[in-house]
Amino acid sequence: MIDIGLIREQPEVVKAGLVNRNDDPVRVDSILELDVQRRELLQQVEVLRADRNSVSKQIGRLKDQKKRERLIAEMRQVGDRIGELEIQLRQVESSLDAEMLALPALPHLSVPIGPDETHNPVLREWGEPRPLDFEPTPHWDLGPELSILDFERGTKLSGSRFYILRGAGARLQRALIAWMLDVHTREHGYTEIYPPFVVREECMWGAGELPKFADNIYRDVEDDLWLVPTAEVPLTNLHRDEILDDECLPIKYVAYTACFRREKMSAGRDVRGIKRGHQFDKVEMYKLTRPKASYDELEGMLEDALDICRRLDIPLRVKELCTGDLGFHSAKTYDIEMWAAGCGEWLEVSSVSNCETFQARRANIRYRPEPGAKPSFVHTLNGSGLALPRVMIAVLENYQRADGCVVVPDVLRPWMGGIEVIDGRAAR
RNA sequence: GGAGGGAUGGCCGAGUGGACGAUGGCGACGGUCUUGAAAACCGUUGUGGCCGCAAGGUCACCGAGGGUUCGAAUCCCUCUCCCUCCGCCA
Repeated sequence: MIDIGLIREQPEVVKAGLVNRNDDPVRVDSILELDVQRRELLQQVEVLRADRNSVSKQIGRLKDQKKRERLIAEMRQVGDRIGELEIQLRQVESSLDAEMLALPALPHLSVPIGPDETHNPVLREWGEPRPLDFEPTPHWDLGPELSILDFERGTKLSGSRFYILRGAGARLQRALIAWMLDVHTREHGYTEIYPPFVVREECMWGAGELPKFADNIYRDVEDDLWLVPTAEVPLTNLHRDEILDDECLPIKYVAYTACFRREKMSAGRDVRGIKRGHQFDKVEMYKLTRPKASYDELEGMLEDALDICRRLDIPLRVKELCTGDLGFHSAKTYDIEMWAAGCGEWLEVSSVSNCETFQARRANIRYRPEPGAKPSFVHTLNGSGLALPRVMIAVLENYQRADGCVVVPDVLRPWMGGIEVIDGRAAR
């Protein structure tokens, strides 16, 4: 959510931000109009309520029956009028809320302006594709050949875009999760969280998934529970409606969860392999910070994600999202892409974002800058650290050998139970 | 799943229609006293909206949302959460 005060005072700034996002700036005008209406109605209602409050107190003390009845009759009329105005006020407020909740975060001034993903500048590159003296196989062939990946049976159980990991494949994923959690908790200072994988609707609003991405989220209608599309959702809501102590900031969390997405908006895209499934695993980093520190913390989080990539020794590049490609709730985002030799693609394995106060306002997460000071909103940041299926793809495709086997990267060996090479046998 | 009991300020806890934004206690903060500290005493101690340059005024909030009433923490309805007992169960 954007500060209504900012919209009132500097509507042109907000409009410029929306234009850069390819969004419609006219929405700002309708918000301003509703805001004026709201305040007018509010003032009318409050004057009447103040009157009724004081007269009602008098009535309680009055002995004179006649006067009493006269005042009660008067106040009944005042009450009716209040009721009418309150109905109007509620309508205006709910329209205003809906407009406010539909507004994306404003891009940070440092974000490059551009229309779409083709304008995302590459900021950094690291590593060289390792020289292969054979034609590399994409993971959708390599996995089934090694019997560690099974698409047919995944589809049999759950439909398209589901798959099964088997034997060393399943173990490789589990090793990646355990290893990444260990690095982030032991070396990068994050606290591990194991959250629920289903949450209430209000959590989806708080994290900014609703209203925009309703189509993309699985939901249990009977109990009104929503399957998390990312651990960012429960992590954002951990401190919903809280006022945090200044000393406990920044808070750094890391959580492993499965993630569930309908992928309706991406129907037909990336249908091959495990790049984009309805269910995938992810290790997610999350920070709540003081506003002044958030951009330093963003750089730190990017480094934490890059550290994982470098230790896997897979070529990568960092892009910054331009204004036109920025996510709904983010003010600034870096994407990390890993090279996948088999499918010959750069894969987005991490997206690191500063949401500033966007989620904090929605979820009402504040801190007290000094003892006795008024609470103000924290900044929230999130970043994949990393998204599993894509790291799996990169590992399988970059570490494959001419004989069709896959060498387990050194850093993962302690978690692989002695498996150094994934071959046909390791699948069992 | 069945039966019952709850939810009040940072915490404990009183309050069943009118002077209650809420008695009291604890904690925290400030002060008096003291060489210093403790004790004792005095005072302060929630969040948000709106109007205002400000001082200040006003409205809302007693788990959430509706309703009754001139007036609701208090009465009615719905929901959520917690506790106890029984059943079931990884």
